[in-house]
Amino acid sequence: MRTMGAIRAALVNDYEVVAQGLVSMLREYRDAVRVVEVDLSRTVGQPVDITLYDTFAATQGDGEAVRKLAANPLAGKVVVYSWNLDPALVSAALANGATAYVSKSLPARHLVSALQAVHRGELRALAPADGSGTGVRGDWPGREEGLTPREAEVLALITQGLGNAEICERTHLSINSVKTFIRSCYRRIGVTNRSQAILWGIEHGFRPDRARIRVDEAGREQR
Amino acid sequence: MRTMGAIRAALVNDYEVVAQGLVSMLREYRDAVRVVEVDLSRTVGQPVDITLYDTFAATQGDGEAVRKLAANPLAGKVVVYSWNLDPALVSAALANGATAYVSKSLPARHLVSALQAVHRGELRALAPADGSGTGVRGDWPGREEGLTPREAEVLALITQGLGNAEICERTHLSINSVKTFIRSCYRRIGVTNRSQAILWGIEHGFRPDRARIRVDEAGREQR
DNA sequence: TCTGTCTTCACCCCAAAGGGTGAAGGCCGG
DNA sequence: CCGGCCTTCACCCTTTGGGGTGAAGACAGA
Repeated sequence: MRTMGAIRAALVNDYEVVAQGLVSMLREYRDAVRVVEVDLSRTVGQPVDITLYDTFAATQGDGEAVRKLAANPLAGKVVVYSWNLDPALVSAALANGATAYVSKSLPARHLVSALQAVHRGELRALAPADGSGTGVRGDWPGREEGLTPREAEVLALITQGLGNAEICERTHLSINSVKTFIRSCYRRIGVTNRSQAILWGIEHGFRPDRARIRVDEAGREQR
Repeated sequence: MRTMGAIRAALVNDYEVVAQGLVSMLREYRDAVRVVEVDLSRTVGQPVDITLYDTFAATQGDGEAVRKLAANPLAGKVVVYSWNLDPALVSAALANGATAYVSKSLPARHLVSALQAVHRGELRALAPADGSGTGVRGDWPGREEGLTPREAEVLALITQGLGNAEICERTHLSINSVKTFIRSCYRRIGVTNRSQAILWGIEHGFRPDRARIRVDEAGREQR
């Protein structure tokens, strides 16, 4: 098992909550996995074995980000680390060069073994799909409300707090297209401005922070 | 029971990030408080003196969850451990059988003394009522971040998704004053626009969000 | 094939938000 | 008493967001 030293891992472009939690979770597994870098930008600055990256449920635009990361020799194997286990997102990520796709709902030790499996080249696709009813919902946020992929994507970015200019940078759309998608999106979800859209997004499971996954086998409803 | 030994505490239904943080914070106080269980479900599995539980400001059945915990003899005293110190949430929790309500923003040693006070039966309501040594936790969310009452008020309204005009209706301020407060508020919390302010507000316990039952079929605003 | 939906973008317009400055009165503490 | 902070408001200006229209290509299904 320990024939090789600790796996060197980086976390790229994630929220501080997640960053802190990851570091803390993996601290006790430091012989197995060491988080050597936590980066708010989208690149890594030093050679690592595995780079964890969250696509944040975006459909197209992030494909490129994954591709770039995968092409970066410093980044090692790119593992998408996300709350959203939608098959379409998974395959999109893998198609774009991600080595594996791991759920953020994993507890520390499962995360560690998933990362080890990835590092050994044994795991190529999905990490343990947690059997507990929550994560799996076949559709991804917004789709059942009739949002098109693009609309959902811009809404996700809005829900991150980005302005239109930033959105059009990330998506490589023109500012006009961004506005168009935002408008049609507002009509679909029935809001009239950005603030309400953000709240809608949070209520509907965009923005992967807390309140998203609540394990309870007791048979509660839960989204 | 073990009035002499360490208080036995459990943390129920929180994310591993928080769980890790709590355990790590209390490690150095293990003579006073021992976290004997961290449970992802909503129950405890062994007798403890205090059960920490986060309502996650939440959506619906919290009241019930708290009641159930409080009714569980294994759980001991139920202490709601939350970011959100909204008075309505506090009193709801207490009405449902919680023994106390403690802020997640407490540093380790204050958390420890709060838990000790609870365990001795001295603390029945809020955690540090800002008299005891440290002023963590104020009357309203955001006070500790240096927001003035008015700033906090407008921020709360922003976090509800209101526009400036609506805010000045509710507050009986002129539109100019509203803008002034918003600007100074932005400076204080370090954001540059409304979207980020909303996210900040949500992260910091504004938006009590009570009774927001998500109705999927109706779809529209219910509020 | 034709129709509808999705995607992309452009141009125009107006309302809203963001931001600076100045100023007045109130209250508190040194 | 004075300096500092909070509160309130006004006037200014620039940027952003929201909304309407039109249009083109891509792709799906009837």
